[in-house]
Amino acid sequence: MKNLLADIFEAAKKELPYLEGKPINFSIPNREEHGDYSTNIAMLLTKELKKKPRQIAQEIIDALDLNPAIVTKTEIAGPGFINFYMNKNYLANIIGIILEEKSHFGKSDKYSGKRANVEFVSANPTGPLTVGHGRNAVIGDTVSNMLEWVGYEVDREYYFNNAGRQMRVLGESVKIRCQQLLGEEIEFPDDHYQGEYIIDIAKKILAGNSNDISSLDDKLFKETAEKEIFADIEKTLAGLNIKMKVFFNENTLYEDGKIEGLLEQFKEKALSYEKEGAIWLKLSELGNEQDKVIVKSTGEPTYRLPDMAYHITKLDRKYDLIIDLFGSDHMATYPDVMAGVKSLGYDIDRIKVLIYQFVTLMQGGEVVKMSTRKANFVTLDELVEEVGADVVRYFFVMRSINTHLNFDLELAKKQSDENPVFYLQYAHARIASILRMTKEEKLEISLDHLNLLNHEAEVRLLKKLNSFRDDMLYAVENLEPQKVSNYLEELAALFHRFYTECRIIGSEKNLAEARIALVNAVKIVLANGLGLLGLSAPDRM
RNA sequence: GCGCCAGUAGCUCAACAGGAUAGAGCAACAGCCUUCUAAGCUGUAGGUUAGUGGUUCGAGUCCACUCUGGCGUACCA
Repeated sequence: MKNLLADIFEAAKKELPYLEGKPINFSIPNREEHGDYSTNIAMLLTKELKKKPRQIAQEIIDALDLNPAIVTKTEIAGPGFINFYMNKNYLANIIGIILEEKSHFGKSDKYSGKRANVEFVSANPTGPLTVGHGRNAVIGDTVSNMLEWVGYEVDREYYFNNAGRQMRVLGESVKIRCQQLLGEEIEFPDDHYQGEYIIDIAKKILAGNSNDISSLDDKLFKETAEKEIFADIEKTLAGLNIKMKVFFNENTLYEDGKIEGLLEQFKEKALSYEKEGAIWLKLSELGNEQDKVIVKSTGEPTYRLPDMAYHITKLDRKYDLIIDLFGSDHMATYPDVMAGVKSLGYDIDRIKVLIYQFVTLMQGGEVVKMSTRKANFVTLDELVEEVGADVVRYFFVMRSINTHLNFDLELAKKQSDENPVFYLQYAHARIASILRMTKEEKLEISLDHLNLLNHEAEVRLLKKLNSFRDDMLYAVENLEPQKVSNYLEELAALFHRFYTECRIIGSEKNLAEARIALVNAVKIVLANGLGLLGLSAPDRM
């Protein structure tokens, strides 16, 4: 719809050259008496043209070639807004388009042919996913859906590290639990993984080895733990309808010599140096605050080096867009990694880093502090079991990723019938129900009398349907999943109002059949939006 | 100390990308089901947009400073 107005302005540029290259924005006014669309372009041009904004607005309107079948009226309002009033019959055309495009309505091929990599979750396999990981998982998957929506081919990728200290401690934790289960009196160290799941893994090992672990290699404990935990993680993700395409093991970067190669490149370019037995990267020369260690004096690289190598592999894999998603606790890591990658001549503009703020888990008004090691966490599985995948997914994306999210468990559990996600799904189910009833009444869907859709509630719905495509594209291009949920809440609200004010059964036949077309269109858009968020669109509730 | 994110109604959040009189839900109060799902709708009440300056024809939105909270600021990831 905005494109249409933009085209009309484009054509007017011949007559008014000063419009060339200007940002002509159309917005939907807050107040209906200000029209259906509005632009502020006249006010933006006052300085350059040294004319009164209302005078410029008049010039622009005179130059526009407006088809009355589309735009019925324009006006100059306030300090110099140009307001457009759309033909209601034209607005109703959207119904036909929606009914034809069905599940594709609102999608775009703007980015078709492009490939994206979205890396998310990326938790090391030391324990079950927690509520904290949930926000990451859901945002990552939703962002992936959104990119697919506009044409990208998306690879969902999970990066992990099964070497390192964490994993050693994990293996030891399992071994000690085994020994304890066999009756040995060994104290379980405080800094080891305390969770119940460690004992479960230990039991599995014992069961598979006839209770004799004396001959077992230490590696087995770690590897079994990793395997079990990963299976568990994948199951958790599957419970949220998330499926990773690639599990990228950090270790392959060592095996393929990527880490060595990277070190050599830094050395060749004189970007690294040795000090106190460690190798440092000259990040201060690359515009960052201070130099950082990339190889410890023990000879072990810090996370920065493999992270850089990893990003280089992603760039080498020729993705057009690479998205990293992590929590604000990793805030400090990415500028160093990006600076390192850039210093070797790579184009880091293709990499977008999304940082979401923490989830504060509340339990009856109190903050629950969580730590995987201490095992006083609430698992994502438990949460999904309590409130369902749809609610979990919706809660995690309904707010801007930049803001903290309070997740009150008590509330989420008992809230399940006053929850926004139910509000949306209820609208969908209500329409399904209406359609079942109208079928019994022998009413058919018809596009022949859409001009009868004149009720205020109907016109508002039509306008909202018309903005779906624009709003979704905006949400995707700005990577703001919460815009999708905002749109859906507004659409559902408009539908519920329509429902109370406009009856189908009992209305005159032509009007009733036009309304059936309208609610069918609303149903499709709701389902498409819910699908984009990875939620179900139930026909009954 | 420095960096990033946030601060809007009692609570959780919107505000179309600087625009016109800041809007929803929850909670509170008052209404609406013999007719398509009341998990809904209507109405009332609730605001110095944390504060102070600035830029602008116009600021919740941009800039500066202050205050409050979160996260960082490792030879952890």
